Amino acid sequence: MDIRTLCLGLLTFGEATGYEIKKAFQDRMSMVYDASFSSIYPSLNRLTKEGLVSCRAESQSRRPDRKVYSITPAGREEFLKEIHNAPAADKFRSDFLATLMFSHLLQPGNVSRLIDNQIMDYRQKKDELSQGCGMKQSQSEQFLCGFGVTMYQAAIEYLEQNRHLIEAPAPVRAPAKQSVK
Amino acid sequence: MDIRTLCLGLLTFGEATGYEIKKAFQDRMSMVYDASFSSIYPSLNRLTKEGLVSCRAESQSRRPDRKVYSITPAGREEFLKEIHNAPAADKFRSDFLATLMFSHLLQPGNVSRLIDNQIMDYRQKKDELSQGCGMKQSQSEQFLCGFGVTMYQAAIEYLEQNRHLIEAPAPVRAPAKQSVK
DNA sequence: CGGAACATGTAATACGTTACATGATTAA
DNA sequence: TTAATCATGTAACGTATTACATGTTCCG
Repeated sequence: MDIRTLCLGLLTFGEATGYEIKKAFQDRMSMVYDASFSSIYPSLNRLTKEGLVSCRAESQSRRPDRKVYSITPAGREEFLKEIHNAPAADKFRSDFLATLMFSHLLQPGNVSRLIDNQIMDYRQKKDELSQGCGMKQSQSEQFLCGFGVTMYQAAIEYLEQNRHLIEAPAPVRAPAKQSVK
Repeated sequence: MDIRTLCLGLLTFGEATGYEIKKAFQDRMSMVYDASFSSIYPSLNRLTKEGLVSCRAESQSRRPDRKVYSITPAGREEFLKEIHNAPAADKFRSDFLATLMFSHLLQPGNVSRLIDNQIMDYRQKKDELSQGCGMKQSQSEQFLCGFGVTMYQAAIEYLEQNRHLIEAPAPVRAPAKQSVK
């Protein structure tokens, strides 16, 4: 789902400015998506051109016009259609895990440090998410939040329980010439 | 980590053609990264220009030259440097979860179907990964594989145990006018 | 006085994908 | 005979990011 569609979706919760949508991304979607102003503002302009949102400009003194966007019936319909499509598969990218694929090139101490840091990272993100969870109003938000917390917890436990596998590599008896295949 | 760097990394396991690197991506890295020929071939050409890999062409009859790439000392050094950098944070994108954020726009039956499908999906991916796990030779590969299996399992359990939260939304007493904020 | 929050936008750039182009060999 | 595997590449396109551009207001 692209930023444009997600902006449209966020507007189903009520009208908002680009600035507020950015905050909504951070507050409610940061677990699964994020967006910068440079993708939000053009998206909003495009949605307006397409007639999927309408825009009311409030002029402010010494500041850019505050542009308040609302979803139109056409926009609502479009978004409804979108969320009835089968969702694309989850995508997970991890430089941490990718690096561990090459742990044969690192010294044991470095592998340990890498894992330590990653655990601390996961812990912190989990805590941040947990804290936010309580403040969420809707069930969906709490559900998502809980999902994130669960995932982080599982990752932490896996790392703690299995790190020895790559920290103390079992000596290979007959080190065959390796190949990519 | 970009495809170019990952190609360089895969070549630390031994020489390979672009075609074989594509397979390596699928076999060993699919959990955390994937790449198409259209990003691999240009990467390899660029790495060659940069002197980080060398290329030996084997001419074949009625088929494009088989180009076998090897990492050079400079390439090895470059990659070493790369994996000693602090890894970028994990990225997780989920259209499924994003869709659930908008479950207030879906009928209960659709929410249930969505979750059912997602669980089946996760189960299948977990099984595929589990199967592959046994065949992996190196500890790092088994470690990564195990990580993936653990994550899928955690996701499945969370969905099964918490789906009722969004399948049967508790009736709101005084439905306040919602807002994005 | 400094930094966060408010407020919107463009330009240049990076990174990757799908579609296009071409074709032989081998196993089911 | 049909699909998979082998084998390499370019062109067009999409999508998002970082850097640039420009301020005011409010809180500590």
